[in-house]
Order: sequence, then C-alpha cells, then structure tokens
Amino acid sequence: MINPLRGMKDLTFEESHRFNFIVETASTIAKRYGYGYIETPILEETALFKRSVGDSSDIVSKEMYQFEDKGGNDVCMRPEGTAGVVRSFVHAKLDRQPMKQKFYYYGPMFRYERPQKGRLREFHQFGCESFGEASVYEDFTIIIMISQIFEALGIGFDLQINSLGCPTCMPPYKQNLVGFLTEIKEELCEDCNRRIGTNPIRVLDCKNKTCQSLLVNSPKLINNLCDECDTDFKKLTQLLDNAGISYEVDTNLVRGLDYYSKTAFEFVSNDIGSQSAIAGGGRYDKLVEFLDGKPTPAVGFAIGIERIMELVKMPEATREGIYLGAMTEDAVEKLFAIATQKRKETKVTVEYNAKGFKSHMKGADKVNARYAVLIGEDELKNGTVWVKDLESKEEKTITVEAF
RNA sequence: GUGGACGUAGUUCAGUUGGUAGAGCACCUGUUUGUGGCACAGGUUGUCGCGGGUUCGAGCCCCGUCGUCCACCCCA
Repeated sequence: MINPLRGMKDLTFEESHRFNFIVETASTIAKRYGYGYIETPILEETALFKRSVGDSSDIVSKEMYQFEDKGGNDVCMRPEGTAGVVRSFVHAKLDRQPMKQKFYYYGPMFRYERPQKGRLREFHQFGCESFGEASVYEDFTIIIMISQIFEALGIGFDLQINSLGCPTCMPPYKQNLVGFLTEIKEELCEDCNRRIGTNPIRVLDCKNKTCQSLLVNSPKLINNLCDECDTDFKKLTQLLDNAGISYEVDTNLVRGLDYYSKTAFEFVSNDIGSQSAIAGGGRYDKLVEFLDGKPTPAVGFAIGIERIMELVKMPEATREGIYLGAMTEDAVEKLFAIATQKRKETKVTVEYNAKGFKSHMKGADKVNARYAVLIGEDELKNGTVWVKDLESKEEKTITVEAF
C-alpha cells in the first residue's frame, strides 16, 4: 500500500465538506469587500521567496521544498501566498494602473517542517491582498473583514496587534535594540545570540523564559515610531475601539516574514493546541517595489485553514435529493431514465441492487435523502412509482410520467 | 532539527507474569417479500506497522526501521 507522504493529508467526507464550507464562507465575504479571485502557480522561482520572505527567515532558510527542475531552474513550492500574488501583480503591470486592486486566493502551501497538531507540510491558506491603498482605514477594514469571516464560521478569537514601523523609524530602532541586546548577550539563549546578527527583531518573541524576563526593559518599537506610524497606529486602535472589536497590543508581536511594516496583527485561538495563530497579516508597503514594481502600498492577511478546521461550526445537514431503488430485478433498469431526468434539478442516488423494502428505506436514510422512491412488482406492472417524503412522512403512488 | 508517547479488524480500543486475538461502533443477513432512524438474534472482517534477535513458544521482551500523535522550534 502506498501511503501519503509525511505531513500530507487526504481530505474526504466530513473534512472535505468542512474545507469547502470554510473556503466558500470566506470567499463570499471577501467578495463583499471588493476582492476578486486570483490564482497563482504553486511552483515559483526560489529567488521570489528569498527576496520577499527573506533569507534569514526559517521558512526560506530551511523549510522550503526547493529543487532544480529539468531546465536547470532553481524552483520551489510556494511556502506562503503573498509573494506569488505580488509577483503576479507586478508581472501584469497592475502597479501602473491607477485603480486599487484587491485579490483573494486559497490553496496549498508547502513547508518542510516536523508535522504536529495544526501543522502539516502541505497546508492550506485563504488570503487577501489589497494593493494601492495607503490609508490605515484599509488595515482596519481588513481586520473587520477577518472578524466577520470568523463570526460567520462560528469561531471565537483573540486579536493581537502591533506596529512594526517603517523605513524611517525601524532602522534607528533596530540599531538601538542591537545595542541593548549586545549588553545582555551573555545571558540570552543561543538562538537569540544568533538572531542579534541575523534578525534582531525576532529576539523579541523568543519563547525562552529567561530571555523574556531580560527583555522586559528592552526598548519598545511602539515608543519609538515616527510621527506618521504613530498617528496611524493610534488611529487603528481608535477605529477598533469604536467598532467594538477587542484587541491586545502585543509589542513583541513580530511577523515571521521580513516584508511586513507598520500594522501587524494576529488572530489567535486558545482551543487548538500550541499552533494557536489562526490568521495573521499586516501591511507591506515596500514589497511591490522590492519585487521590481512601482512603489505601491499594500496590506493583506492569510487564514490557516487546517488550524480552524475543528473550530468551525457547520450548519446542520438537511435531507436532500432522491433515493431510487427497485425491489425486483426487472425494475432496476427502469430507474435510470427517472434518475437522468431528476438529476437535471437535484441530487439522485440510485441503488443498483434489487433488494427488500426495509433495506431500501435504510439506504435512503443513510444517504440522507429527502425522498425515497421505489419500484416493486405492483409499480412495475402499473407503470408507477412509490414516493415517500422522509421528512413529512407523506407517501403516494403516482405514474412515472407524473413524477 | 530536538524530546516524549504510541502503531492490534473499516473505525475506536482491550489483550494479565510470554502459551498463535477480543469488545463496542460500522457493515451484511434475519425477526418483517411493502414502511426508515429503534430493538433483538445471527454473521463477515486481522501480514498484531515492517525487519531482525531472544525463546520450545512473541501482539507482549530486546535491537533497528518506517509511520502517527504531542511538545520544543517555526508559523497560518
């Protein structure tokens, strides 16, 4: 028997149903906010992610499915969705269009990690990217949209927000932080010491308790923002307050992808184990030009579909369609014409084996059909069918034509 | 990449100090040649993950391997 690869999962029955429900619900809401569907390739040039997500991130440095294709190109399976959408945006020269552009997507992402609860090697994200809107109103609107999606799915969450600053205020802050960290480096963990050189901001969300206690007095970016970033962040909190969305400012919230600036947010659930982030995103105003487009402000997010699978409250399944069965061999082939006709408008299940009445009733029940339609000896003789509404329990015998 | 737990029927699991497998659910049949969800009775289903070792004998003990799960890490 050939098994799926490690960290890859088949979705069937209940689960695939759930998956579709999540995607449909999120898509419906995204469209209401003006987002249009975009699909980009799963395979991309490796350089795309090195430049956008960043070489120093774990994702790029050790988790990518990367290989040389038969043409000698250095390619990889996308580890996240934003980079591909931005590449596509620039490639289609949409950066030269005066209008704002909004896209939503969903699909598989690949990261070579050790699987655990809420973490697969092939996982799925639903995401949105909004281009050309610099206003913090858009950041706010996106957060509202995500909360509406979660509300529609029946999922509770905590919202954490932070500002990562911009090219004006981030570099001086970073220098300041490196200075602080260098003084206490003896006491910091091994990983943090490495991060001081590669990506000092990441030290802030180190899980090590000793590190965290040492960081209590570290300089906070939130207190060192430039005027514009500071004004925007205050505006965002004010908008959220007015909208009645509760949130927590987490000064240690750092996105793992290098392209984020200004607003960063994460939706978290306490009910799903240690992989608690169910959605994350923020602003990435520099990414478009970083990928050779004209400077275009942008903001986006992604929801981890697997992370919310078991949290989703599905609407109750209702009886649907028709179950067709015959009680004598001769009647079986009478079913097909009826089935073909009825399939123009509804779901039809045809049982190919002639069997007893009770057995058919059970079968109709099992597929959750609304109507049980059976042909027995009498019906075959008279050119009729026996129809029962399994919900109202009403039954009747009518001609095939009338049915 | 690190650590821990676990791999037995379609599924969830039991299996005593080592003596060649069992239950619930599911499925099929019947009670009921025409009234579903319920009940009762009967029945089908196993490379005990794989490979080696110890032993008269291994589901059980030992080694290896693959896989799953959980945590670290990472992140959606």
